[in-house]
Amino acid sequence: MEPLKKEEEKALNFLEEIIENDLRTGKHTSILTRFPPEPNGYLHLGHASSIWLNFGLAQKYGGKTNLRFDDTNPVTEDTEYVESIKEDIKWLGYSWANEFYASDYFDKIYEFAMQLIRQGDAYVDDLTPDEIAAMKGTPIEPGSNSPFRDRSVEENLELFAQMKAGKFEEGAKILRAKIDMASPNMLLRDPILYRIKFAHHHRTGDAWCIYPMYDFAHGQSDAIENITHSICTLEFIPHRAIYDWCIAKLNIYPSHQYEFARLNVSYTVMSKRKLLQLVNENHVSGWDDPRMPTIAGMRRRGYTPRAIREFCERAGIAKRDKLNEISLLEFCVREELNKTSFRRMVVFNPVKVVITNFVEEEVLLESENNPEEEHSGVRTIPFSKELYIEHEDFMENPPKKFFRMAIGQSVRLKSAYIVTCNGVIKDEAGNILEIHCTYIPESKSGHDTSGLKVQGTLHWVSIKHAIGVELREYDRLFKSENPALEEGDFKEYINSDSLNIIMNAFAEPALKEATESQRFQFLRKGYFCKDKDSTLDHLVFNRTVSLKESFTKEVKK
RNA sequence: UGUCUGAUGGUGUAACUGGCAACACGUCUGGUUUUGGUCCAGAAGAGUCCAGGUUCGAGCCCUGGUCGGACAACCA
Repeated sequence: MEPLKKEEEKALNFLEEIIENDLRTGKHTSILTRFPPEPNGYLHLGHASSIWLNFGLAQKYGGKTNLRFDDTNPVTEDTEYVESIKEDIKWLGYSWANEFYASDYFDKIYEFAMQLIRQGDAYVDDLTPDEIAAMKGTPIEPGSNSPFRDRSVEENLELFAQMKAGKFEEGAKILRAKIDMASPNMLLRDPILYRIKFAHHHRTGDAWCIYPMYDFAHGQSDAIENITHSICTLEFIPHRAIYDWCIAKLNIYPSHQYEFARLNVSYTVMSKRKLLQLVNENHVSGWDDPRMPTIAGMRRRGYTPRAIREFCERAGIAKRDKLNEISLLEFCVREELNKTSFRRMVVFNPVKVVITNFVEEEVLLESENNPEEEHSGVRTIPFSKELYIEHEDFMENPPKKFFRMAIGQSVRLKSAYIVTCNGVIKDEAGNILEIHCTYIPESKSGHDTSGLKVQGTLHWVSIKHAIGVELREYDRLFKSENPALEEGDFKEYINSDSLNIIMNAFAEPALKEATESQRFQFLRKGYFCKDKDSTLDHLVFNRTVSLKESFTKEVKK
């Protein structure tokens, strides 16, 4: 019997098709991609998508990927960001073939500029920024030529050298490509190639006072490295014309630019500028605030590299603007954490239960670390006369399908016994002080000879053994599905309830040994990880994501 | 009013390049369950932006529209 289909019959995305075609036709014998972040902010989920694409494509086709910092604007860039970016890429599970910087090529790019001048393809312009803007025309009206457009090659060479030598003030002169002021593509209306900036560069220091623009650095950098497939986002489509123009005029390695739609996720924002605002204006605690869609934030929140990669994979690649649902991301992280995380019991909002017929001091029970993983072992949980259960797990007047604790009803305490609720004790105000239950000794977990069947199973902790922990529950950062598209300031749509802190929850003692790299499922609650704010006697846990909850939906009906 | 670009269930991707629109998430049923989780089984949900055309046959090709996005930073 032949298999009907190859196991790996997954459809190719458009970039994979291009690459396979290039490989098949011999246009390329191997591929080289690059990931080109500007070191002016922290990486976010959108970058993760680009990283997954660039590194993943190279991996799939036996190629390599360079990490290249696009550091052509010294005023916004900083070494702090270089380090965080490298850390994030490594954490996501990728390694680069070479670590390069656009600033490594400043000498070469300067040479390229002189070559264009010599060819009559570039000129020094004295116009002010306002004048240049005014003469640029509009998308539907052609621009007009600068009066300095026809300077001689010699004069341009001399002026450009003086620009480099620091003879002119910022803004006094720029180098422009001589293309076409009437081009329907506004980017081709004599784009600026070099500008004067007396700024300290994080790598080249004060060696330069002129810096190339993106359009005069990116394609050249790609060409210098022999990048075969230069993948960027949709907004660079009109730039491809300059990219190709430079490569043709300079007669350098013909790298090719391909564009894909950036990743957007519902209920958050994905631009460095906006994220920077959230940080600077203290709407969040920092770049690594667990509510942030930054890699650092997601890492702190408990997301795993694998889950993020899986999300990128499932979100896919296309050329149309899109908004992915956050629920897909949540699915990906639950899928992994369900299989890998240890189970622990934590009572978030306690109510006291007294087992009236329990006479022993304590009993040590065993419970599996992870029912999804056979060899994950067990841990010990102490059981005693006085316990905490979740307040919401008890109701005096329960609705019909309430499979939890209620007077006269029996439930299983997870990994322990079946108990029957007999009554409650309240204070004058009507608050519940204690819930009284009796347990059935024969119903001990794993050795149940009682023959009883109960519908519900509750998590619990023994009061005298429990440890107090702080819990931080996160919700979506924005109330709007797509804050960037809303009217007015995106910050008007911030969800003021995105952080819920529970200062004193009660955890089973095994959680004392938790490490920051571990992930836990707090039974019936969600996935959590230990936060770096934890101290020896004060443990803090972040909720990565809740468990799927169908009962609350039921109640709302 | 220009150039570029895109349009397939609620969302995101497919459709062997012209052959009954598929997969995943989400939603809803039912079953199993010592987590109302997981797992298992199933269902609903688009006739592919519109109008013509070519064809035995069009989501794929042609023509004309409509709608969305990008472009007028000495940012990337």
